[in-house]
Amino acid sequence: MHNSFIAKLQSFVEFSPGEIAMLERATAMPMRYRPRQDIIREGDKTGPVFVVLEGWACRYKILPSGTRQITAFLMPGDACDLHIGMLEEMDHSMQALTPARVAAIPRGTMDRLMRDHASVARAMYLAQLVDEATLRAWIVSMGRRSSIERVAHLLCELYLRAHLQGVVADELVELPLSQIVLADALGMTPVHINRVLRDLREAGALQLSRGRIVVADTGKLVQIAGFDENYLHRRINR
Amino acid sequence: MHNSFIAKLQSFVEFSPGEIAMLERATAMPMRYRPRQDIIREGDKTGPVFVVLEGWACRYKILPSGTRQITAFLMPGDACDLHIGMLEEMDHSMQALTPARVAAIPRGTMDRLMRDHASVARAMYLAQLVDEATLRAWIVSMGRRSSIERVAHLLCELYLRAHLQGVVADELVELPLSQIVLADALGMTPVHINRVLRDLREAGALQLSRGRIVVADTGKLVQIAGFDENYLHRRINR
DNA sequence: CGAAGGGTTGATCAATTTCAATCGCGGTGG
DNA sequence: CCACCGCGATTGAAATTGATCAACCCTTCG
Repeated sequence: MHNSFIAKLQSFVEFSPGEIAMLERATAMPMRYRPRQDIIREGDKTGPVFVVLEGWACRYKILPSGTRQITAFLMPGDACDLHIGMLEEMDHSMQALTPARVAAIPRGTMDRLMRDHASVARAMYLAQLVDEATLRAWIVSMGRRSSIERVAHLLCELYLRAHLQGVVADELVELPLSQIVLADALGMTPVHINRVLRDLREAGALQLSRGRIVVADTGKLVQIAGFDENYLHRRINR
Repeated sequence: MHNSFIAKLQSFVEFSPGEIAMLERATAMPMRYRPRQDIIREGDKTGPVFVVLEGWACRYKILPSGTRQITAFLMPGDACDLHIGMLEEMDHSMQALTPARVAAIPRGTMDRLMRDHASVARAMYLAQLVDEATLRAWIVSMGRRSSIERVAHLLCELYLRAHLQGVVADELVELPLSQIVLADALGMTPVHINRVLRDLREAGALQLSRGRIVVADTGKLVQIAGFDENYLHRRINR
């Protein structure tokens, strides 16, 4: 069985067969989630480190007004905060976007893995650095890009991440995003997202179907977004 | 001499006198920076961990169009990414906003400190969790809050952080923010920031002077922003 | 068949940006 | 001491972006 978590970490470091076996054991019993099902909610006690093995998920926060803001997408291989267990409770929620399998690695197991295996610790820290760079890139997008640039930039990011993590074997890159999810991620209304997507479709940059977006012309998207891929697969020291 | 970095970490954990001495030695020779002077630039080779001891600084990114987006404010005690040294080069810049003193802790020194002293490591990880929560809160603000709510929310955040870090001994809380810096942080134009600040001043929430904002009525700001302070001083496990 | 959850479209409204001037403090050099 | 300069602050008017409101459609699924 392919393990997307181990595959992702191995793009950062080399593991020994023993380490791979331990990581496999730690992610051996994932839970299944349906689309729109919460994995953990704001205010819940923190516990294990969650790792998405299959499917997509997101982090989000609900405002008093009832509107939602998505702050991150997680695809196979991605994990929630490493040290989240140091805090008493969650300050945001996580939810599945597609049918998903998510492993819950107990805090003690994760601590032990990282303490005894420097390569595991190093890989986790690198993953976290990329996650933080991604948060910063989102802030830049929301602050200084027009709506069409924002949409294009997010699609570039997700397309590239999907590629880097080997989620997509072939050329076809289908992102499982409804227009409503896109609106919640980009701080726009579904109506306006719809019109921006129409423009992008008419420009030949993508194809649309219910609940999915197919990236058709990455060059065009990159150009519209002013996308600089550097922050996602940054060169590593030593 | 008061060391704001040690003071901040001590709000998370207890240190032994020996640990305090080591941290003091590590931050003993800070560099001075003038307002608008860069501490490190996007593209520079990564090196030491920077710690702001006095004054304010920010992280920012310049877009191809020349506009700037600030992604974080650093006040005395705050540090840049712990593991940044694992990457070859910076993906964003840092710059002083006021006259500042910034210590550069060599990567090896920091690694040793954290490996040999679990309490230092724990404090640094907690600080990083709060930083990440702050990034998420910014995304929520930029995505789903109106301009006056955004401004009020940021001022609440900075006011509370200044208090938590003991930057402000007395009631007076003067934030060293020009309207241009505020605009770059919130993704708005200086013109619009100016009008929003006028409204807030007329509501009695704050006072303005060139390059500074004095918070006058926190209750009013909190109410306008819908501010939930939980993410900044979250309860810690164990 | 009915209901739910997207998606699509048009018309109108409101929030922000853009453009263009002007003001004024504070530091600098003559 | 005074004139000048640079940067930030302020104001008004016009232009633009994106939100809001209101239907309506379509597909899926029980």
